[in-house]
Amino acid sequence: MENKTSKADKTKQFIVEKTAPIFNKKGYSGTSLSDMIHATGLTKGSIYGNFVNKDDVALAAFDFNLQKVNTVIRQEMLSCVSYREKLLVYTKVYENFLEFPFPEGGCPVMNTAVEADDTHPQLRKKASDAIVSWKDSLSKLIKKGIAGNEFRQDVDPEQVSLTIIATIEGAIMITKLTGKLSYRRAIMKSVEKMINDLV
Amino acid sequence: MENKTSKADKTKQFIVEKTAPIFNKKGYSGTSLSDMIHATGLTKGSIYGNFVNKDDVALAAFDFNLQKVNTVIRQEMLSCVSYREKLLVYTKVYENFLEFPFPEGGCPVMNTAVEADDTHPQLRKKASDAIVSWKDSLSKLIKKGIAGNEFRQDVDPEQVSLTIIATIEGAIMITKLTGKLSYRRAIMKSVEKMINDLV
DNA sequence: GCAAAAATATACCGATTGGTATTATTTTAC
DNA sequence: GTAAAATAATACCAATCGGTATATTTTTGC
Repeated sequence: MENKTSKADKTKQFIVEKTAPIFNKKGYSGTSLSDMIHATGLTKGSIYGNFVNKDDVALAAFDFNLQKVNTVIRQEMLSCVSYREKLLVYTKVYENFLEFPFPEGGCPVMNTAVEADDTHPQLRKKASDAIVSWKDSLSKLIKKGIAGNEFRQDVDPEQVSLTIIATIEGAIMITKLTGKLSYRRAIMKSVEKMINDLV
Repeated sequence: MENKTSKADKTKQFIVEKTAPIFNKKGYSGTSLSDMIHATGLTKGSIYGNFVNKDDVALAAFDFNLQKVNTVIRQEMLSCVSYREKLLVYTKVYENFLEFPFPEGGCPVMNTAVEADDTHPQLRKKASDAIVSWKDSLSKLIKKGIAGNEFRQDVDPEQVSLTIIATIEGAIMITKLTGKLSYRRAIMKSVEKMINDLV
């Protein structure tokens, strides 16, 4: 009874699924309404019957892409016992994201961040919240690792979390740009070393 | 005689100077011809008399923004004696870029990379070349530092260079996105530690 | 200072943009 | 099964997009 998946709800979901990869690749201003029509096979009237405007779809698409990443991360962490292993999940997922159900076009947070920081407050807010949430999540893991004597007592959880995220995001950018997988390998090795040095 | 700065050359330069910050903030597809007209105070005819199309201006604008960054870096390195100090110039400049003549809108390489990697081969090529060039430049410094016994013999110049660049670019992204200067501070501290650990 | 040439401005172009009002078609509730 | 309500498709809109052809102004060489 609670489960009222109406036709419109399904269409809405369908539109998001189909347009999310486009927004992630071409960006907000690079994605046109006709792109969305082409990707969904629907018409303008149908799309605008389910969303108030392009912004509305873009924001939903970001949520969809972000959730896809977070689901993979969460899933992979389940099988980890030590906090060191849990931290390494980030590097593992981002290094081999092709093997996971990862959003087409790379990391949605970075893609959105770079386009929206100067232009789109709503999207920027979403990306910003995602980064802070990642940072807090990593930070919490590190704190637990310290409390459980797995990590050194002098480790700064906030600093390490932010550095890991920054380095991984930088690695993605460089690798997608240059196409050099060896670059990613090299950078990820550094991140792994950073994490291993916490013990 | 060689110095033939014709009127057109100056106008061309003028157009690039005025539009470069816009391209760096709003991106290629986010910047419209009318944006360019507004920024320069010129007319469409004048712009298209000096450039063949929007692409042409965008590519020149990227070169301009990149040169601005490289000039600052080169300038700051002049006063450094040790290779450790030279490496720290990158962190110094990127951490306090507001105090330098830095392109409006942040790092042009990252901005261009993220937008163009899936959409604009020419811009992508330029950004990619810039990254490789930075990597080579850092690598060379590290190699000299190793040869001169300033850095440890077991340091991997390529890996360290790439990691420094990735982390700094990540830091810029995170800081621009969240507005938290303390985040940048924390990450840059990690980069500095990385560099100091080379000795 | 005066033509010729170069550079800039004006006027125009078709295509596409995001968006809306209206019509036609499905779903849904009974 | 049928009528009402919800959803989707069609047709239309002004505004803007990137770009061009032409007219006007400015610079240049002599």
